Amino acid sequence: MKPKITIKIIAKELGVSTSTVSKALRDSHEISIETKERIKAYADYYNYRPNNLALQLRNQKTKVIGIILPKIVHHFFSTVISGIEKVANERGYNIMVCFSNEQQQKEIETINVLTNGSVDGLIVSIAKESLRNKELNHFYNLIENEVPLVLFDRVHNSIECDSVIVDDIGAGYKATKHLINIGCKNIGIITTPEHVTVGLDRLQGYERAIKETGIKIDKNLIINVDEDEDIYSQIHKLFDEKIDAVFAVNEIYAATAIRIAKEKGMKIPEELSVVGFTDGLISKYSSPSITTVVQHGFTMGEQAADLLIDRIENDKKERTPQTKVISSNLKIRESSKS
Amino acid sequence: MKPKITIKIIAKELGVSTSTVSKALRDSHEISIETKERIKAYADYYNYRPNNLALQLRNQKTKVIGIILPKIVHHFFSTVISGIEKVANERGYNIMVCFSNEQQQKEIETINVLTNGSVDGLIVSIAKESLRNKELNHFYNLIENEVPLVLFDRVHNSIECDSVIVDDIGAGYKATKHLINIGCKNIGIITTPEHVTVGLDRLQGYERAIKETGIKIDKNLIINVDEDEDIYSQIHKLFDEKIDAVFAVNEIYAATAIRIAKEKGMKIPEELSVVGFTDGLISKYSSPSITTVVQHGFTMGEQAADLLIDRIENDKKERTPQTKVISSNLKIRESSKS
DNA sequence: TATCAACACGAAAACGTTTTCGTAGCATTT
DNA sequence: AAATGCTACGAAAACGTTTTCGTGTTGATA
Repeated sequence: MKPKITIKIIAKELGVSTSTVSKALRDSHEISIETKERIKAYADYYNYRPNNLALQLRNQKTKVIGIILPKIVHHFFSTVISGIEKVANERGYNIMVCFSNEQQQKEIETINVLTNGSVDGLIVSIAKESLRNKELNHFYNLIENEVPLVLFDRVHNSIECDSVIVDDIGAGYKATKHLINIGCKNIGIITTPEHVTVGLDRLQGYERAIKETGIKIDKNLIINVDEDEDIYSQIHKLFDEKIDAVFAVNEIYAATAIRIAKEKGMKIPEELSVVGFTDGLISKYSSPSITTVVQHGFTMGEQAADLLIDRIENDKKERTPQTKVISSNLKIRESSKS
Repeated sequence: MKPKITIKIIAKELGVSTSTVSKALRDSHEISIETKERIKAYADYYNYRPNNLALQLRNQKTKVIGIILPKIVHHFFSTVISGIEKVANERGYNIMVCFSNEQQQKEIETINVLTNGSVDGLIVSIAKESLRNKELNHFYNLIENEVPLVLFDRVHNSIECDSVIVDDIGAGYKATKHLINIGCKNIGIITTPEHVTVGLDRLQGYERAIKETGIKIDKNLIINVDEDEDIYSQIHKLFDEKIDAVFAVNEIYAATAIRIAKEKGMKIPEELSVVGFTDGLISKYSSPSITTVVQHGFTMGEQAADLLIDRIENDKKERTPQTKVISSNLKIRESSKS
């Protein structure tokens, strides 16, 4: 990399002080018109641009927000990034993206690196391992040190910070209600293990909707998928039961259920209705296309970024932590009869 | 954000100089054992971590690599990021991700911001608009200023830098050849407009494979999809022709073709074989699952990161620009009979 | 006793900015 | 003629590090 031109160099070349150059470039009234012209012309000619690092050190702010995600190859997370980036950009910030790969250790290290001056604040979705272990000290430390922090989607209420979440209970309720409304009686649910709160919440919504109909919850219709094992065979078990509908808490489970149903010769949606979660490409382009709870990842990203930047820029007045609940809605497609 | 503890503070509190503290923490032999112990204990207790910005300014390097992509909500690009991040991380770098949104102006601005000290080098996939306008001065400037740069996927040979590309011609050939081998005679191709080089290359591979069989290219079997128009109806026209196979240059075109075939009552793969491109979730989870050219985005990311970091760290010895061609391979699934 | 080396530490510069304060020179007012 | 004000600029500190060079003290050696 070629050395870039600096204020110092300009100052030396033009026989003035760095203060004069700095002021001239910022169009200070303290500097005479002629001197300003001379300096600006020189700076322009050599395409001077102030060095970010120096500014950041001087101003004690980086105008960068750090994002830590469990993974990125995932429609929802990349959508959220997109939303964050949009707002960040509009408000003059850049983003630095890191991944925990669902591992607690990497989450801790990443937080450490980023908070040593590289960023002004963090937006995080917590790694599964941290949630499972309930080892959240690294987050408590952030709060302790008053690092601006926004959690989204995977949150924990023991961490006192702004957060953006989906109304997962409501979403589970809506999805199940839709199935009930179109006449389904035996609705299976494919969800996550219990320590993943989003899965748990969606299950709660499901149970509420079922109970409202007066039917008792049938434990056999609830599948908790362990992602370390084979997904296909776990979901397959659900088809041993008599079911006419499936609510899956993500796209992949929904697609897998559809595959199994087809293999069993069940017609969709005539014999089996399916509702998924996350409006990704699978739901849209598979055939039949899948009715799905749309999660508004982009909006979540936008809101998270706004919360964070507000927090960063209003360091003075302590605002109590705020939680934004993004309500989701159902996009009805071919996989659930209407 | 609480003020963090600095070397200065430690020095003042312990009544020594900053040099002593710095040396002690780096375990210099110049400092007596007792003093070192004392300083380390203090630093440890207050959880001292050196400030990144200061280090970056001092060392004149950031250990950050900038990534500029046309968009992120796209399986291929997020996979590439993942690969870059892996290598970057292993080699002690962080990544700063920005998007051009396919717009030349934003590409230029982003490059400007990032190269003013924020990053040690750039990995870029060029925005469509820049390619279409052939306005690449911002890249020539980077080369001029010897900014370490690696282009991937969307490249241009007038820019003299390292690059990582897919062997699109070979991939198109392989895909078509596979269809020929399983007995297909009338193979349609759904590709992009001609200014998108990847689509053009894949078409070339297709044509080569067809010509090898002695069959003449039938222009009616070539669909150039204009993304500004309705994709479905454009692809639908292909089905007016007599076809027994389709090669689509991306997942979405492939899924759309399958949908149309199903609507027309064609059995897959018995009456129509389909091959897609990009091994994303759609191909894997739709039913039938789609035979596809896997693009190895992760590998591309890894290679790009390695090239860039090599370039950054060997600033001395000028290496001539290198191009890595990542060969793709076919993953055969249900949509093409075997 | 004078010389020298080793030890243990500090001062200062450097990275590139911005900003506060000081001041020399000149013009205006009383 | 003295006091005041303005213009136009420079010096220096600050942000947090690292590193080079210098130096005072001690102990050993000649």
